[in-house]
Amino acid sequence: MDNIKLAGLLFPEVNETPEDMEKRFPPRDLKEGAIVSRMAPSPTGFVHLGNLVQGITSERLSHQSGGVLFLRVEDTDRKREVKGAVQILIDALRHYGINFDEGASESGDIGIYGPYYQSRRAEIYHVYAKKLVEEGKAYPCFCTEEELEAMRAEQEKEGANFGYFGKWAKWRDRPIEDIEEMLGKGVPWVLRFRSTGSIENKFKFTDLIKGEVEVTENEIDHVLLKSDGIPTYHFAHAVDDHLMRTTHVVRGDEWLPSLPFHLQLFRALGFKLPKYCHIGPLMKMDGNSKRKLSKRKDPELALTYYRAEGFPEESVYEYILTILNSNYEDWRRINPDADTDEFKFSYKKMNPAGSLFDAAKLRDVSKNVISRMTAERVYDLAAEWAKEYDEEFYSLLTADKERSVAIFSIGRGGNKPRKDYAVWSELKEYMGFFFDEYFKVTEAPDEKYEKSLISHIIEDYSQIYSADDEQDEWFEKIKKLGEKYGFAAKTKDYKANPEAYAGSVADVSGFIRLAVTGKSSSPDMYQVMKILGKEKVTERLIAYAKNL
RNA sequence: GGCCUCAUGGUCAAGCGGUUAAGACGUCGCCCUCUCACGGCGAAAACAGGAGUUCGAUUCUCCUUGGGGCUACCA
Repeated sequence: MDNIKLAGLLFPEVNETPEDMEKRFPPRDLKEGAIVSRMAPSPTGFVHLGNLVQGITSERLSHQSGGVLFLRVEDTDRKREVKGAVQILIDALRHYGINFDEGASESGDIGIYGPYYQSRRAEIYHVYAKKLVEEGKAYPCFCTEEELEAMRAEQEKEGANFGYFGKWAKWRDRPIEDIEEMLGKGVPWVLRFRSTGSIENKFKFTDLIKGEVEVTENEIDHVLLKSDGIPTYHFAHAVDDHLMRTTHVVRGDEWLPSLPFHLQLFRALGFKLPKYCHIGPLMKMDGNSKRKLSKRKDPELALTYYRAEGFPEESVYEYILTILNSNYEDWRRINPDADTDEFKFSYKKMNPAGSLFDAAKLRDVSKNVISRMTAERVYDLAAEWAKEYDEEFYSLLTADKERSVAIFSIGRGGNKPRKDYAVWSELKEYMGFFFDEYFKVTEAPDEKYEKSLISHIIEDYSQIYSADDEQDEWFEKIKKLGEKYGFAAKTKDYKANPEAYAGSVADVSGFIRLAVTGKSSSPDMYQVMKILGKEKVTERLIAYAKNL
């Protein structure tokens, strides 16, 4: 077989060489140990947790080492492409603090290693494709889809391994005349890799996360170039990550099975191998079994879900960090106010197995994250969320910023900050009573007390409440009021001797709380009433007493 | 079917040949307390099973079982 001739037949337009490519994309000038990593998503417009997990890992690894993070768009599957997807992705990741130094961007490509869209790199791939053909390492295949399906059916019937290899590889050793004939007729073809591997051979490979893995050589003649001349993921991965000088490939472990093929490709192309970090998948509980989170079945996989729920980006970021590096939580406890970037992220702390996504844990992380924020920041973020997802609440919230900030300040700061809400969408339930539009008495008072008694107490209280009281004074009044009706001023006294009292001061406060907030639980009543103001408090007390 | 991979409480996980097998979330109880939230204290809860190696295995090896993934001209 005249490989040089074949290569010329297949790629008449290619006149550059791999050497030219090496010159065009020189090695990066970076300090020792700097990691060059990338995100290489398909532009489907769907940004999910997996992207974020991979993105955070790549971002931390590269930026922490003084390296480079770039964005390469893997748009080799035209069927899946969605318009505007790249912008959606960049925006989404930016919210989570992932910024690219290089690659595809809203203002075009940044950096000298582009183009960063695979669909625009055809001529680069073809240089290497031609080289492989010249060296007898690749060949054209004219099989139709139907032929391939028939092959697969036959293999299943025979109990053979699946795939295009060995005797099944019809075009692997065809004479050049046959190929010329097909080419002359304009029959579409794909370029296949001529594998020399055997599944009899196993070898060991070290992945940075998985550790040492034993894999089997690849024996399948995988497709390198599709019939439209665009490469498959595998071929593009080898060429791009070599020419873009990637040092660390971070990706999901669903790629592990194709690793042998990738290693084979790098060797055939004469490329130096990057380091690999294969991340375990995010799973979820489905009935009694675990499974990988799926795009179609699980809305919580989409980043937009967390946005709509009102999780602060920091919360999701921190939660993922706790999954990725198990020592992150300990670090956070010791450094409650430090910037997450100060945490020393390491691939060594990453778990090789997939982990179950734990919504309860996310909530806990989020409550802590929010409790560390200032009231102003809570206000800003909550307003931002409400503006998009709850307009009515938004207008109420922003009508009096100072008042809203005061509400968010209740129980904030100090050693034991309140942790009432994990997401902005819970805010309305938590603080809705501050607004007449949402205020409603939803709970009935304890049945052991006569309604007339409660009514009297509330009425009395409406007479004595003063917004000018200090907290001590305020509480003294409630105690005194209670005592007048036979309630113990100290809950302890009541508990020690329940027969002697009508109830305790806690019950009295409970009546007031119900009247003022409509609920049996609320943040500190002294603060609440202060924010509501004397007029509103009195109005609610009187209305409550009247309607009982 | 073939190949790969993973295996400590319900979940996330420390551990890397000798430990009373951490911690966090969740659950439950008690305390604090004007309710709630916070916080404090405490409880229940785990090395999948079987062979080896070793004086000694959660830890190393193998097998079984179970989970997950891949097996496209998708990534």
